[in-house]
Amino acid sequence: MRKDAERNRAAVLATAARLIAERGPDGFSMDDVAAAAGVGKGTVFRRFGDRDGLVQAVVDETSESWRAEAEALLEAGDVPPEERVITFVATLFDHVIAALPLVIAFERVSTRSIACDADAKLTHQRLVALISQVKPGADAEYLAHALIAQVRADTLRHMVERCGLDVARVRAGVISLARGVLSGDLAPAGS
Amino acid sequence: MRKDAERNRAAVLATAARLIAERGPDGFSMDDVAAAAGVGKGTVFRRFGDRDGLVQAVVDETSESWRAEAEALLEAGDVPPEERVITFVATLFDHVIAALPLVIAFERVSTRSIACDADAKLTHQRLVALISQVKPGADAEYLAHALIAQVRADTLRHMVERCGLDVARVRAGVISLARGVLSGDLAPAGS
DNA sequence: TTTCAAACGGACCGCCGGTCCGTTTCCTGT
DNA sequence: ACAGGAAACGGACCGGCGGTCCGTTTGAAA
Repeated sequence: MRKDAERNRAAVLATAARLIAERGPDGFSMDDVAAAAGVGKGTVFRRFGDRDGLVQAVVDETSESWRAEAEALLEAGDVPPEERVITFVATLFDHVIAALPLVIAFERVSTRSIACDADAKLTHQRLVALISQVKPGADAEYLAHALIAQVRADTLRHMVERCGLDVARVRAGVISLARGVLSGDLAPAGS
Repeated sequence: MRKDAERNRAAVLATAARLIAERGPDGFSMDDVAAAAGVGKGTVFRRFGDRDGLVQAVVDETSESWRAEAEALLEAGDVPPEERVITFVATLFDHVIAALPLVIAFERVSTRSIACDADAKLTHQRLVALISQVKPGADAEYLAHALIAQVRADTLRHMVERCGLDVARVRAGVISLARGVLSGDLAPAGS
């Protein structure tokens, strides 16, 4: 990769991250990003394909670090299986809260596009593995979806910003619910 | 309200509903709707304000009927408190599944706009009331959010269309999880 | 029938995502 | 050191869309 290309790539990514953080999930246009990064519009599209690609790239930069953090917490010490699930979910929660506007922007593009992004799939698979170690008989695949749904960025924003729930309260609720899911019986559910 | 105005209103609503159902949550433009309804663009905007207003109006038409249905199920017979929650959630699930593209379109606009729409608030309040009758000590306000998050349209679509889970399986999961939430202890949750 | 407020409709505007292509910049081979 | 060419650049340009405006039409009340 050519030197100027790399420099521009970094500049665009940094600028996009900043604009999203400052002005919200849809408070930026591609022209904005290009101009603020001191780069031509064509350069942005050449590198990232389209708007969704840019958002995806910004997310990729941060998601790798959070994933490493989660994995470190999981490996460190001999955490019992149930606590591993809790740790994973709690870490995910913190990560989403820390980057709310970015994650909201990301959810919008990933929901819209056909391709299921690799990131979400990884998270889901990891959680499935963790859950099935605690409740071998349960529908781990569904439960993982259910827990992830709890920490969707727009859901969290809705609770916190619109309904005024405190972040700590929501966090406690999420963790409590995760515990309930893991410890409760698995009723086959009629009607 | 003038006769022609009423006729046009109905035509636009029906056309919008059809287009959303046929072409997905963002497969229509305001020009499309106006043309397909045999009406001028200005007429659509005059009546519904903007794109979001149109979607909201389409939703309002159907949400009233589902709400009535849910209320009927709740009143009919002497359903025990816990089953009332299950019934409510299950009915909501069925409603969302039945109108997936419409509800997805709606979630996008309602998430974006500042005003928390009356509809979602109503649903939430009703669920809070039902839950607090079953678990007086729990954080019913949060739990209601958590259960509603389970039946968010884009989450359901993600599970069903992208991850290939059967609708019946997801429905069973949702109900099972709701039961778990209601019957489980309310751990105060550390970490 | 007159009258006028209300509704209509489509031309028009500005913005935005995405493309195109002439120009510039960096690397490589000699 | 230099020449050549591939790769990157950048901004003019395009089509579509949400939303507005205003001259025209329509329906109902007096």
